[in-house]
Amino acid sequence: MTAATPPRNLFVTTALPYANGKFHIGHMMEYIQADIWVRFQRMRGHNVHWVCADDTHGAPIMIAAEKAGKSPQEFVAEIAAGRKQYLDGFHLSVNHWHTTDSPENVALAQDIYKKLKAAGFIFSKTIEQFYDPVKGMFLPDRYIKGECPKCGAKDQYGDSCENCGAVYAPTDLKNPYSTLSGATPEMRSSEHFFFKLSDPKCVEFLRHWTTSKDRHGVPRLQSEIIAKTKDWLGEDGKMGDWDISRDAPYFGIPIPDAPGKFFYVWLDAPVGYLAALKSYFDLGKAKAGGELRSFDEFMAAADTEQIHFIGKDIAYFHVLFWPAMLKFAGYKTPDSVNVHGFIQMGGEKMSKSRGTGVDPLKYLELGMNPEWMRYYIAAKLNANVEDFDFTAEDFMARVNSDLIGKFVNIASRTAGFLHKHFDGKVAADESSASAFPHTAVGQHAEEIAKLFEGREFGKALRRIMEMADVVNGYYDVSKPWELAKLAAAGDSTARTNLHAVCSHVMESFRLLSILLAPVLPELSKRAFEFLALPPQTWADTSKPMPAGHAIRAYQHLMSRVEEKQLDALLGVLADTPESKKSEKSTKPESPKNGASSGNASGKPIASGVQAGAASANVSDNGIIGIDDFTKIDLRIAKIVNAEHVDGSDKLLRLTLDVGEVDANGKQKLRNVFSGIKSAYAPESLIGQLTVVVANLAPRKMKFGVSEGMVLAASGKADDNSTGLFLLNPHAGAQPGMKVS
RNA sequence: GGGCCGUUAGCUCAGUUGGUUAGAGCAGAGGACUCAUAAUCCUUUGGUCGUAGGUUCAAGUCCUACACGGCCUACCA
Repeated sequence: MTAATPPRNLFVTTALPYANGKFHIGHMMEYIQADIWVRFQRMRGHNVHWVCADDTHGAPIMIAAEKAGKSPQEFVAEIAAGRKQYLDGFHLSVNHWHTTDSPENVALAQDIYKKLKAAGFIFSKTIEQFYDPVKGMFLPDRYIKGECPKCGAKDQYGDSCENCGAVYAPTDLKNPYSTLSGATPEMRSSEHFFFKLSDPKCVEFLRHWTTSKDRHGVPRLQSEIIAKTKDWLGEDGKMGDWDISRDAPYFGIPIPDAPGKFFYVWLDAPVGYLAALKSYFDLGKAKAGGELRSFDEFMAAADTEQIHFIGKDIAYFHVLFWPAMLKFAGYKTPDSVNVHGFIQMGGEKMSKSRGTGVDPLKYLELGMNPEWMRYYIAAKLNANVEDFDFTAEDFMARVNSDLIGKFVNIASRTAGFLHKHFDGKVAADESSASAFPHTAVGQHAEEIAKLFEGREFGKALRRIMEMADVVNGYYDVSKPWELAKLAAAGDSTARTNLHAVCSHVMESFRLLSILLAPVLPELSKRAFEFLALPPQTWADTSKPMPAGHAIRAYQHLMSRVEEKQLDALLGVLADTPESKKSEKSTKPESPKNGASSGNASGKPIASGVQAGAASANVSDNGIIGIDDFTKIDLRIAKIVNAEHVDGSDKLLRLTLDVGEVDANGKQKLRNVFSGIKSAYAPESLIGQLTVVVANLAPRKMKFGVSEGMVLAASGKADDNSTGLFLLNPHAGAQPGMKVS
């Protein structure tokens, strides 16, 4: 508040959503978080310029557009046209929505690149990549499929096999094909441009930037993110350089003086923040809002604060690449980056492909109140990088009991008396305000402000609802309904008291409406209309309503959430476990995205399979039943080959005969890695028998897939200093025999 | 494997630099009231604070293991 404090000039952004699909609840939660913060700042008298844009470039969009029979420009334009209903629907007060496929973005991205190049941060290198001869383009790995080199499973992606878990490079695939054309890709080399993130100057800058504080003395990054950056930047030489170019055809921004080369989408995407702001200025929207400076002047001003809201999946780009790009191109670096977690459903990641989730458009179409969602999300948010659960029961309980039962009820139960007995006017005589509540509420305004400022929305709402409890309690002990009866019988003292009580309560309602306004803009707006007051700002928390002020007739301000609405919202989205493949498709060429969905970083479920199941039945004392033991398939294995693994200090590659045959009756051997190099020379093992865990989930390792585990004894776990001894069955055992 | 984060009443969560009988909201139980869209108010049930140790006069709060969940990372199978 504080009239003494000069207004801040805030340039606020939310992550640019990738323009290949509709918004989901994860987007909305980020926008709601930012919107609450932005509205709060505006209520405090600060100048806020919140911009966002569609992130339009990259291979996925180019390909999706082609599939849809459209040009990329047409494709993203259609996506863009669908944004407004979400933004308006959830009362998001973004000042300007732009696109990265814009002249501003081209100019800014190229300018940043040129300056980086001039400063010596760009170099080029020739790399080899798969090329689709039919489509005439280089293929990102995600568009290459083939047969697993280990198990022969068909239609596997180029990084790992969903069937056996093998890990390999796209070049290892048998019979690789382009998912775009079906053609067999060929290796071709091409020159790529790199941003030299490994430059000591860059690493040094980032180490400082990530750990320093903003102008208000607040760390510019949250502690969780700082810890991450320490990991990323911790060791010298750990930062890899960043490949920022792609070859034509590519839907993107051309690299200056490099025909046929385009910026990788992740380079121009964050530049889109600046492009959106520039467009906002150039269109006169900033001026209409009272900002008379030009874009360049605004960005050059020392007091301009640049604040980003993003999800945790794209922190890497925003706290490393982005500030480094800006810094060494001579641009202003961000003041802070606010990172949030994801919304989950019952502890699971929200995933449209998995059939869980709340579709925001459907929410609106069902006629559900957007402010319910705003309130619920706000109540769950804090300043940490934490995920939270969305549950229908919780949603309904919070909204109904807090908003209707507590808050709206205050106005609803009081208005009647004021109109019936006092022509809708609040008491003229403030001095009769003997006991409490509005002063109590007003005194907390600064405390609430601090919580909003620090994005501790959940705490803020908890405090506000405590106040609402106090007001309702005051109302109850004051018993205005009894005073009203006495007043009607001619008791003038009772009448005065009734007026005072109702006036205080109504004043409290006004104050609560102000405190809730960042979260509930429409409800507060209607509350102020009901109170016949102009839109209130934070400063109005320290000024009471005018004495004798007349309010309007009460009209119900908000209805309750009904169970059937939630059923309708969630019901159709039945849980379909068919998720692995589509989950995969959300794993982009790189951590692309926008407002961080919650599934953008989703891993294929297969890779984590081995962890859970077995331990489920282990009782508290560590004793297992025979059933647990028989789950483990131990077999005699013959080591038919053993060899050193190139580049490994500990591993030997064993080829085992476990008595298995394939469909054609041919002997099938297993590949198992074992960390026994320190104790055995490979040639000494060949021909030996040992015991292998045959049904252990295949494990992908750097050197390939291990399809089992040989058993060995050692002094302690992880300590081979006392020797390592491979199990060896007595003579007579045959490969494939079960050990039990 | 390493690292980081989380694990507190049925549910969602608070618990400051370790300090009196661990809190709130919702749900449950009992009562009150009737102004309000059965909303509100009072009282109340319920937790060995993930497990096991340790440090301390004192630990949800510090330390060490372990379990479970999540994320990052990886020559563990």
